Amino acid sequence: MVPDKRDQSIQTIVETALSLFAEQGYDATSIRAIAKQAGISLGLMYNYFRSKEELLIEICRRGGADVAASFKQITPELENASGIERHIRQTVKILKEKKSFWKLIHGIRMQSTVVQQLTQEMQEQTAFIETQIKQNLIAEGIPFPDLEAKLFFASLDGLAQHYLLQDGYPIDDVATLLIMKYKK
Amino acid sequence: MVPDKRDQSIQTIVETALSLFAEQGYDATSIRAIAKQAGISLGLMYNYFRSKEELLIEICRRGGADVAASFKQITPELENASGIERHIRQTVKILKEKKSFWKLIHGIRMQSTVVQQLTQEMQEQTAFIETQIKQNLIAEGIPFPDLEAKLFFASLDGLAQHYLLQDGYPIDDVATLLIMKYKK
Amino acid sequence: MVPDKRDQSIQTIVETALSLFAEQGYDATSIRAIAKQAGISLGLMYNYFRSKEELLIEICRRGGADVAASFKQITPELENASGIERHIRQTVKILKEKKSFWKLIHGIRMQSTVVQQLTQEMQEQTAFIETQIKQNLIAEGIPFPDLEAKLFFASLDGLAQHYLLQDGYPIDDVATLLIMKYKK
Amino acid sequence: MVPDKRDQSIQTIVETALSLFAEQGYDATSIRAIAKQAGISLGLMYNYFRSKEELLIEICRRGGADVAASFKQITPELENASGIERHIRQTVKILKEKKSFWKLIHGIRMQSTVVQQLTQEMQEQTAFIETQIKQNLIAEGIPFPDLEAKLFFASLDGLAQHYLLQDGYPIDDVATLLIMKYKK
DNA sequence: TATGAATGAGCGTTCATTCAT
DNA sequence: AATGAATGAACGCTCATTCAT
Repeated sequence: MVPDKRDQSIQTIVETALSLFAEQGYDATSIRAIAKQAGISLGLMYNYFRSKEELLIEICRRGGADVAASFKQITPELENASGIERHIRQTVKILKEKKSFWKLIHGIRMQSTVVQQLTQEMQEQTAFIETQIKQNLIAEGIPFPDLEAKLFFASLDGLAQHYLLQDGYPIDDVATLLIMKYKK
Repeated sequence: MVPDKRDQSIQTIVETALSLFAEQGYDATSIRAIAKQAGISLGLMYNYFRSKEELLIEICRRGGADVAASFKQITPELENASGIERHIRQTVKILKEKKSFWKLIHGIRMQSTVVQQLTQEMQEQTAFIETQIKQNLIAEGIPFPDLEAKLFFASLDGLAQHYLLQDGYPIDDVATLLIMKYKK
Repeated sequence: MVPDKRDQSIQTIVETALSLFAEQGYDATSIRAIAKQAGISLGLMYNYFRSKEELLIEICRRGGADVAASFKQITPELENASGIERHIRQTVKILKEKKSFWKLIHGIRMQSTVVQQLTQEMQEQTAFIETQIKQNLIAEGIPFPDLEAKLFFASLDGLAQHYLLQDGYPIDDVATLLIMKYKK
Repeated sequence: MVPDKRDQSIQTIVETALSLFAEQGYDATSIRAIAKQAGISLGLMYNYFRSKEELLIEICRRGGADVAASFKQITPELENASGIERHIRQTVKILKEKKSFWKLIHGIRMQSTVVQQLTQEMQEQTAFIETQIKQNLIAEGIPFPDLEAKLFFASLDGLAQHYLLQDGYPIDDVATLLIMKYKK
């Protein structure tokens, strides 16, 4: 169960790369820069990742898993909250915890060139989240759950975007306001 | 009054570049690719734009001017609509008209590397739009106009994002739903 | 006898080019820059000179002619001076008058790439000057006139170089000292 | 104590670059040409030198060190010679040994464009040499040592220039003649 | 005569990737 | 596992030169 050297190296690389990708963008970040920052040799990178693209995919895979895990574990104080409220609060929580990851995702997703494979997975995730939202809305008895789900998702996504873009964005307050909109 | 050769060349370059930047991203699009697609020589690019960056800035300048112009001209059927409704409808209209431009903007704004000057201008525009929204909300007598403006802006922005990302996104319907939320 | 427009344009180009070549070097000066500085269009340059190289050659041809003319006309106060003294004084005078031209020559002559043709002509000029010096030395009855001519020429050339390189170089004083060395 | 691969590559690059810079001039020599001639790849150049300019600086640094070393070590047969004679003989010796280096220096120093840093250092070196010459002249009891130093330096520099420019230049003989001028 | 749009080879430089050690 | 030397395609950009007007 102890992480061996290999796993640690990979962990370091992934974290460093994520940080740099988030800050400067995927294209603008060189493998060399990642290796240097991570304190390993250039060649070693290629023992773990066959290409820059594969590194990106791995980062996204791990990020996605983290998000899924975070979503599953219910925060105690939200036990009695509605599905909608929990969804929003959890999203905000994850956003704060994994700011770099989300910066990377939001920076990449507009460019279809960057990794076809990722686009595919991201669309599936998007669809899944929308479905979940819809079910929550149905549970609340809200009409037009399909459309409402789309609007809700867009609002939450826009909120995330603005939070990532602007220092000091009052995300908790805006989130609270959004929650209120869906309270009975 | 006829556009001369120079203007036509510039127009072609700007349009081609916008299209490629939007589709593949700014970094991933080479000057060579733009020249090739536009059917002109590599060197000619530099007769009109001193650098790739300047080309981007010019594109944004033109795009911004287009948007401003579009916003000013009020669609006849919206004459009697509320400020909020008009704002949403106009945004959707512009989004549809200038899809490439918005793809470019949304693709760029997450990466602080790309052109400091632009980031600055974009933040100013953002602030201005938010102010406008707030005033519309105040006019409607909506409480917490500051926070509501932020939420509204985020929703609209997220809606734009999803429209740009997903083929066949029912933006008109979702927009209608959003409008209804702010009806008295 | 009136200079027509063509001659004037050529004159302007030659002067501008000389000035820029002298200041920044031949390679580092672009045809565009010359045209701009001279206030004419890029294309017009090629009506007068078939290439950058030909422009350089023309500059050198004119410079050479100027020098020859200057050398021929004897300054009145030097009438009674020795050949050596006259040679030195004339050289200094020309150096001062045509500083740019000499800067260009000295900047170019180390690089065999730049215009094979020029190298040829310059070597002939060099040989001719050396012969003249030798005859002057013989007239003064100085022994080893061959070697002395070489040393004298080198000294004068080095003096020129230092004058061109250093602001405020006391060329007149050093020249006087050199003259004294060859006084009986 | 064996030079490793890295040092060997650097050595090869420096030597090849020096040779080409000397022959064709700094501007006219491309990095590609150097790489090709050195039998290495283009990219490798940039593992060792961050830019063409840095390569030039390194060449000059090494050249300068060589010269300084050469000047320090006194040739046995010159032990009893005067300072002036030693200076001349040493200069000639170094000139012969490092012909390429001097060609490069003489080719560069007329062009203010090429590397500000170098110009600065070269002027300091020039001043230092002139001071040394002056002290030698004072030791010989020669009048006007300031002016004489300038003339002597110019003569020696011109001599160097002509030697570098002309094949078969009898530099030893001319040097001997120059030495005689300063013999008591 | 005069313009400047247009060309494309070439430059310095970067970078993902490979490979010998 | 680990290094970093080595590669060469590609990039943004410059430039001498040509050519339609």
